[in-house]
Amino acid sequence: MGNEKELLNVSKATIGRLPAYHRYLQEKLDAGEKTVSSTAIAEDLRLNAVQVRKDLASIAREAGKPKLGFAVADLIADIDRFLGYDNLNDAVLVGAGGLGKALAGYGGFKHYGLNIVAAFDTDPARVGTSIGGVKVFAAEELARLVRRLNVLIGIIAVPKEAAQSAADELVKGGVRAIWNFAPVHLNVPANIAVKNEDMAASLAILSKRLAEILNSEK
Amino acid sequence: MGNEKELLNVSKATIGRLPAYHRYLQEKLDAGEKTVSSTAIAEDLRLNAVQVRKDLASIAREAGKPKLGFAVADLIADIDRFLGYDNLNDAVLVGAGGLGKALAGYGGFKHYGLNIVAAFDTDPARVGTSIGGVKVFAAEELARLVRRLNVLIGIIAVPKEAAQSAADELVKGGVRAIWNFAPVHLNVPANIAVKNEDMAASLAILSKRLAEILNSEK
DNA sequence: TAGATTGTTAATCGATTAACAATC
DNA sequence: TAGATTGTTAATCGATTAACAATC
Repeated sequence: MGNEKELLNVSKATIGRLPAYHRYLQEKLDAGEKTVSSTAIAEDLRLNAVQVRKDLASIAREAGKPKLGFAVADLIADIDRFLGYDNLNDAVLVGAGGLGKALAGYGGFKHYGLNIVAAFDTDPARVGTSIGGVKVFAAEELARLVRRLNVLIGIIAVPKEAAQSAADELVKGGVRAIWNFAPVHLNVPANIAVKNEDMAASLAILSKRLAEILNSEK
Repeated sequence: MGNEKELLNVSKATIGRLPAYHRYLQEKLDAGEKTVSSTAIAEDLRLNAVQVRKDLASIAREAGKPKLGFAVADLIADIDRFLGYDNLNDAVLVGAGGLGKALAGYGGFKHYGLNIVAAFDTDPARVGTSIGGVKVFAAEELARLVRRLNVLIGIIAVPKEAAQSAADELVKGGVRAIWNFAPVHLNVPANIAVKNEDMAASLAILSKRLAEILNSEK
């Protein structure tokens, strides 16, 4: 019965761009700007203006105004709401080595709705310590603790040899989404979401673009 | 005049999948398997078999053999060659904090053709130290040293406030490709390749998939 | 031979971009 | 009013998938 717009049918490509819009809009807000046009966003972010309008239309409650553009603060609130930045999801971190420390230490995740509540490691020397304010527990406790805390998201930051068993433990504990930083393909049940942070893939794409650029200059 | 197949027209999507094939094939090779079928790869990696065949066809020198499949070792060599894994590209790392340390410490980049030759930081306490075998230099030396070493790739792992100036210095030094781990949009000249490692975008996509899964179970 | 597996052509799908009328 | 900017419809582009004949 509300005037809530349905927020389905937002394409995956659009979802991937929303965080960039969010950062951009926050900058504009900080700079004191009240409205911003899709053409300006497109130019600054090197996107197509129609694409920006479509992306924003798919999540904005208020339409943009001809001549004025979009209300910055409203858009930020809309993206917050759509991406769930305004309510925290608990997550656990598996692996308290270099990458794990960097992830736990990066305070920014809270702004993105992610709250790391515990870390796990097999190394006894790390168990009991704290990284970025997160306590490190023994790997054996993983499944039990995850279940007790009712955590649905697991972050894997262990060496590749240990990644599959980390995934298995997370699944055993009841996690439903895995953010995988290890360079291996994980085998998990079909009803578990996996997002691979494939650095090698990123690097491959960057290298090819570099090669193209150098080549075009001959 | 050679029988070299042209390796152009390999789609971006395909390039992004090649590292995953590479890892998969390496596993199979280690397990002593000589050939592998596209159907097996597709099943294990949760891809479509036709897609796998097209991807492999675009970079393989030898076609697959009906009934047998593809020669594992040959495919690995083909991907090595195509992605440049067999010759190292030098890169510099800007930022020797948590993330920078994790990146420098991750030895795996060499396998992906990336050789980090120097790191830079503004913090005097970090200058002169070594992270992951890479020496940390003062930020003021960045442009000069990058130019002298003729480095074409820069990795940005600094806090977001410092990312734009890091990019400016890299460009000044002659870098032509930037791998950006800071959550900000960088403004660089058009002839510079930028690849943003947008964690927030990954997280957004994972969160939405999680929401879908939970929703589908109602 | 029979059947597993290939490569290719055509159909489908999803995302991007172009064109343009509507409007503040 | 004139013009900047919007939202929408149609065209294009690129990637994925289905269908199927070729082949070892």
